[in-house]
Amino acid sequence: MDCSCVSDLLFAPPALPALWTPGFAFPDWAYKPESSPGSRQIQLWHFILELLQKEEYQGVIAWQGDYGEFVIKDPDEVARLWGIRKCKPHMNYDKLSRALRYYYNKRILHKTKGKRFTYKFNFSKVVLVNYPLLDVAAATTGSPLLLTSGPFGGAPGPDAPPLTPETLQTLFSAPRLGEPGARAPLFTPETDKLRLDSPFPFLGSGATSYSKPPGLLGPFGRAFPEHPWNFSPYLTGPFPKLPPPLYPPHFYPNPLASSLGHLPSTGAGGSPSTVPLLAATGEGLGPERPSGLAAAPRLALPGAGGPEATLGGKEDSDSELEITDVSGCSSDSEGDEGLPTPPKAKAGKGGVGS
DNA sequence: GGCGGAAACA
DNA sequence: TGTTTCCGCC
Repeated sequence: MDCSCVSDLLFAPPALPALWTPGFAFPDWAYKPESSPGSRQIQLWHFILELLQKEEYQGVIAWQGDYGEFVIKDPDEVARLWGIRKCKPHMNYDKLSRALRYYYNKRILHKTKGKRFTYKFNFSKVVLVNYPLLDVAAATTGSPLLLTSGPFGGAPGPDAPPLTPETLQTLFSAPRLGEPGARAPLFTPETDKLRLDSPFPFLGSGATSYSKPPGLLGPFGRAFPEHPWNFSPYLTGPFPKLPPPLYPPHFYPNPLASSLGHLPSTGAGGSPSTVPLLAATGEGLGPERPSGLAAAPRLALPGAGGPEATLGGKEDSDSELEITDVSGCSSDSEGDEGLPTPPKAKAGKGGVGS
């Protein structure tokens, strides 16, 4: 019954911070690949982001169009990868899409009508899920930034004050994470729950497209000021938390993996010198990353010069991510027939299948 | 293709 | 809780 996927094993909250970027201590939640504290496995949207971030999957799924909008170029492949990831050999796009549809209500995602296989992330939601502390911090500091309104407090505030890099910087710089005592409350189910059920004050209901400041729409490889966490769907920049946690270092032979360093310190052994979450990313850092983090842009956007215009080459394709087969699944559950998994995820397969 | 209900599962 | 699976409907 138990599926011991390779990934599952690898995802196990590493009891070895040592595995990670030396010098940085992450709070336990930072190691959790999943978004919600309650869940144990990687979540689909998390996985999607993961794929979107990997250049080798540009041909399968990629950012496109509006901010946060992505297109599943190869539904079957994405489903296959997801199936592998979850040890669900029979996974298919129909099922996967059902799971995606469940995100509509959660407002993590919504469908881009009229465009096949196109969905759109509500990043504010994603961020809240990943950074519950943001809200807590806001509440603590009295900052009105996040969740100033909502089902629990009033009408959704589409016009809520924008999250500014400064405010975020402040929040992240708060000594909370470095204080063991102060950390606990930040991750209580209650706290997170609240976050999850809240609206997206600074991005609106998510029912419509996010407004993009004119001028930001140009080159995709630019930072979006209004998204201080510096996660631009058009950038390869690491989502503060997502990238690394998803796959352990050996899954990410990519330098980026270690660039996750900008996560707060738990103080666990490390100096509470708490590396502010955005310390290294805070300001408009585009493709450029913190010094010392040599990493080539990894995510090119179709339209930004073509998906394949990505990086000069994918020599180091961190494809070690190797989402290729479920052989690692103990498969009693559904692992009937092993997957005819190709040796490797096809990188940039031709065009948009459909 | 896309949607959402319903039941089942871990 | 977060899917997974199945299914009828549009």
